[in-house]
Amino acid sequence: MTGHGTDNARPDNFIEQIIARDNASGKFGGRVVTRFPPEPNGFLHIGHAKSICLNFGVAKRFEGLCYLRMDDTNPLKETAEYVASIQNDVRWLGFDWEDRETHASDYFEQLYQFAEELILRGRAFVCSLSLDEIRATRGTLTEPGQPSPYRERGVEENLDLFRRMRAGEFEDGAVVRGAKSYMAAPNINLRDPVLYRVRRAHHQRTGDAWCLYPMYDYTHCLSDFIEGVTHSLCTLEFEDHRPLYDWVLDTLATPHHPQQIEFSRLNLEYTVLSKRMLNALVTEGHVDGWDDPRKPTIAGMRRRGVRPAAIREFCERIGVTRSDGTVEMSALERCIRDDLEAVPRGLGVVEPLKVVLTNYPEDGEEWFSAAQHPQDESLGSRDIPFCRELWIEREDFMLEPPNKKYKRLSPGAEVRLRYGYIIRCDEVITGNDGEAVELRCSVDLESRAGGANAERKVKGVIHWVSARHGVDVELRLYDRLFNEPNPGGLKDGRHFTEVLNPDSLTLRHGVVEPHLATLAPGSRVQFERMGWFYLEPERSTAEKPVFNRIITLRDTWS
RNA sequence: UGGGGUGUCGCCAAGUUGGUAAGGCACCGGAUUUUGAUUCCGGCAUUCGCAGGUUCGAGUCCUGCCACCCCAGCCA
Repeated sequence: MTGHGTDNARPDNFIEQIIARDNASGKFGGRVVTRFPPEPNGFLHIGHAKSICLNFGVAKRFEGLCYLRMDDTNPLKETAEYVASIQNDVRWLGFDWEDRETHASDYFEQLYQFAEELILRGRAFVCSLSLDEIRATRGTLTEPGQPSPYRERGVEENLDLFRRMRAGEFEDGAVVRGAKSYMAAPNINLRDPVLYRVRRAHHQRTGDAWCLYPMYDYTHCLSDFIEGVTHSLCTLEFEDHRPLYDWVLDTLATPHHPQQIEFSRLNLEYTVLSKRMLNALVTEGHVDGWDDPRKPTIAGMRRRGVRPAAIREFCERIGVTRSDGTVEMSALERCIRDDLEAVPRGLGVVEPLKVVLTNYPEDGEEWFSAAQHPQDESLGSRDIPFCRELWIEREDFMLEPPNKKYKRLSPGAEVRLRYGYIIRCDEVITGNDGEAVELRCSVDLESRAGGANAERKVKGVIHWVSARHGVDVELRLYDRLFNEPNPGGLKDGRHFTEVLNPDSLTLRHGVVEPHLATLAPGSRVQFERMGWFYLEPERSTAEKPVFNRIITLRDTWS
């Protein structure tokens, strides 16, 4: 342990250990500067959350700084809307970058100057090969590449051509620049990589000021240097790029050289975590948008009703390592439930089945007081109306119970109505299909709290809502988006959209106790025995509340 | 078959001068419970990808295998 922070239960991850060591040796003068560098070409997802928590978390833990930097070097894919969504999501997750909001495009001029410097040092050249020619001469994994015929152009000519590229004298993509490193390098990234390309595209921030844009490998290391980043944390696929990262900074002899450290990206079962696939789900109409509650995007989870603390805790629990792995969905679900446990309770029926209490007066009505939370008295209580006709959950009744462990309602059986009386099913009225359409039950009027039979034990307790007072609501029941654990990596040739779960969203007309209809949009409640629900602000109206099922209760009923 | 990585319980993950396998998730008991929830107790790797070797002693050192992931965008 490094002794930082208050949570000493969790051991340091390997990155924190490296930083602690660097601080001890004075490598960066004890400073710690990180950055979360998303490309604004899509919405952030839970995989990004891992990186956000890591970067901001590490900075906070070591009393350093963390930048939020838009890696906006490809104007063809990036938009201001994505920039806004990213900022919104990072903020919602609970992180504050204060005035450290930057954009790689802020550095375009500096980057350009550094490029001229590279040319002056004879380490970069303007290459007039076409895209296909460059590809053809790059070599393969096992064969070395062939040097470009333009590789030995003189410094003056390169400088002249580069300046004319900036001035707009060359066509799109027609001219590129490579770095003069090693065409025979076994690491393909080192074979004279392209650093700049002419791209006559409107940039969401710099507009039409530029017609040539720097590439990631060239931009990222220098942006890190400019911001004084000490530990540049990225995912494993960039490991092969680290030599290039170092090459640029070494060649330019920058006075500060950030250290790139790679960690493995998050993989989650039963979902996809790649912007390409997430984007395809939207454009192909499989979901309602980037913020569809079924998506693993930050916006989707927020809309579903998940709270940021659950996501942060999840990121904390899964750890940070260099080994590839896929986290089970149950780990995320556990965090979501843990976080929601403190939320108030309520009674809501998802699939109503009518119950008539034959021995209860036609015009009778009572109001039962019920605690808002069984373990937290500070939340107070609310009153629940009761009358002769009720709605109970359809799945809480079975004509023929499977075994003796069944504790719900069935012909002749008794159950307790949560917060209320014990009832017995005397008669079942079935429809043409044999399904129960109504239950005729009798109430034990002495079985409520305070009554003579209050202590009488029955096997089960079920939830219910007064038919006379209940409020109709729209319920959106969400389930996993895919039926396969690894939809993005199917080995049998199927496309990930072929294994979408057709039941990932189920619409239901439910009924809830009146108190729940008075809740403010954005409220969360646990419908007892059914799960946690979120009164979705975007969809709810005064006339029709819309609840999203965030997640079901844990179900250990075998 | 070039280069770079990774392999510790079903999943995630500690293990850092070699000293006799943390924790979380899941699962299985059992207690409390007017939510089959929560909470609470208890169980859950003679073994660390495999095979050798060094050593009094190896997940940790050495050698050789094997498996999986990433890389041939003018994407990031």
